Amino acid sequence: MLDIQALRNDIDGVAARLAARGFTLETARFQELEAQRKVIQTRTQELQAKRNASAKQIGMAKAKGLDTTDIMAEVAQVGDELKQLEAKLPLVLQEMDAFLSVIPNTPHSSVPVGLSEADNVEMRRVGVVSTFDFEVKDHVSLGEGIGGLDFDTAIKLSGARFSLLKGGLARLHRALAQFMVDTHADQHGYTETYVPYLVNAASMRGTGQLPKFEEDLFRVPRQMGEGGVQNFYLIPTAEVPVTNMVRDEIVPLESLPMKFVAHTPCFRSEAGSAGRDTRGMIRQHQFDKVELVQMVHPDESYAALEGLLGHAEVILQKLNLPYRVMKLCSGDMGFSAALTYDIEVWLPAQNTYREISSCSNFEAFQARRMQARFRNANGKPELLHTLNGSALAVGRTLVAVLENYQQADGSIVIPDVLRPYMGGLEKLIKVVA
RNA sequence: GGAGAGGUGGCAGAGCUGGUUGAAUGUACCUGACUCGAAAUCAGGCAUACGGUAACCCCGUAUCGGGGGUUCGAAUCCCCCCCUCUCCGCCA
Repeated sequence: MLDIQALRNDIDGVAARLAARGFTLETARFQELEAQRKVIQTRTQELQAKRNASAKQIGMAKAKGLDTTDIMAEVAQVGDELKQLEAKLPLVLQEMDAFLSVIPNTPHSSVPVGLSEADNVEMRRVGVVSTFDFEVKDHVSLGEGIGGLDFDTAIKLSGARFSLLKGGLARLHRALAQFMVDTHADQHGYTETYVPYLVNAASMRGTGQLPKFEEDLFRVPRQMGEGGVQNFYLIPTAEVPVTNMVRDEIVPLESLPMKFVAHTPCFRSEAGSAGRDTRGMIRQHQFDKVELVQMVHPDESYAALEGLLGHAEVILQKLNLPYRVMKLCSGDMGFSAALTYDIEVWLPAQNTYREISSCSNFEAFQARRMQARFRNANGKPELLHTLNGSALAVGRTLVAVLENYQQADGSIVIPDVLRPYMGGLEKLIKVVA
C-alpha cells in the first residue's frame, strides 16, 4: 500500500514512478474518489459531532429532570441525512481501499528502468563454472538414475507439478534445509521460527498476496457455524506468516532489527505459468524454502538488504555453487518490492543461470498494510521497513547440487558442508529401492 | 464434539439496572519538585487510526474481541460470528 498522502501531494510524480514498472495509475479516478470521500467524510463527521453534542445535552437535561422535546426534535432533523451518509461513507472508503490495494510499490531510485527480465542488470558473478569431460545430464535423469526421484508416483498421488524424493536424495534435501537454517541461525544472527502453513486472509493482505493475486494461492475453505465459511490459505512463502508476526504491533525501538529464519514448504498454484518448466522440479506446486525476514528501522533498510543478500550468497559459496547476482529492473519486480536482487545459480544441463533466491526491500509498503510499527526516538509510532529473501529455495538448490556435482558414472558427490548432515556419506550412487 | 466461564487502555482491574466514560482505580513508564544521589513522597503527563490542515500544537470522528441491530444517546440491551480459559470426550 502506498502512502495516500503521497498520492494527494504529488500524484503525477507517483504515476511517473509507477509507469516505470508498466503500471498505469488512474489519476483521474483517484481524484474523483478523493473528492467524493472528502465531501462525504467531512459532512458525516460534522453531523456526528452535532448528534453527539445533542445527545450529551439530552443526558444532562434528563439528569436534571428538564424537558427535552425541543432538543430531541432538533436531533431528529440530523438523523435522516446522517443515516444516509453513514451508509455511503464505508462504501466510498472501501472503493478507495480497493483502488489503493492493487497499486504496486514505487521502485527505488536506483532501480534500472526496464520492461522485462531482459533488462535486469548483472551485478557480479561468483564461483567458477565447472567444465565436464562427459555429456552432462539434467537433474531429472540424475535423480531418476540414482533411484531417488520419482515423478510417476508423485503424479499418481497428487498430479502434475509435484515430486517425490526417496532415500539419499530425500535426505540430501533435508540436509540442505538444515544446513541453511543452521548457518543463518548460528552465524548470521537470525532467530529460528516454526510457523503455521495455513494463514488467514488478513495475513495474505498484509504482505500483498491479496487481493490481487488470489489465483496464485491455494485456498482452503473451512465451514464455520451457521453456514459461514472462513478461508485459510496455504502459504506461498514463509514471508507471509513471519512478516505478519508484527502486524498490528508497535514494537520498541530496542527490538530492531528483528531477524527471523524459517524453513517451510511453500504452495503455489502457478496459475499463469502453464507450459513453463514442466520438466523436473524447477517449478512445483509444493516446494521447500528457507526464508530470511527482517523488520528494520527505515534508515537501515537498504544496508539491511545488502546484508541479507550476502547471507543468501554465503550458502552458495559454502556449497561451492557458481552464481550471479541480478538487480531486477522496474518491470520485473514483484508487486510489493521497492528493490529486488535475484540470485541465479549455474545449471550445467540448461547451460544457464536460474533463479534460486530473491531478496527484496519492501520499505513501508507491507508495513503500511499491516500497521506494523515501532516507537521511534520521539516516542511516536512509525512504520517499519520489511525485507525478505530466500536463502535458499531448497528444491532448486537440490537441482543445482545434482547437476554441478554429477560424475561421469551418474553418481553425485556430496558437498563437504553437507556431509555432517548425511551421516558422513560422500557420494550418492544408484540404490535399488 | 458436550458443559460452563470469560474477552475493557503496556499489565492488573472497575463499569455492564444505557446518559457530561476514551473509559474509575492500581501498577508500569516519562517529566518536574524534594535529595549529594537514590528510595519513599508530592504534582503533572502517558492509546491508536482517520479526517479538518503543510503541521508531532489545535479541532473533530471512530475504536471497550469482530460484525449487525435497537436508541436522541451503547463498553453497557438484542442477534450472529471469532477467540481464550476450565471440566468431560476424542486424539498426533
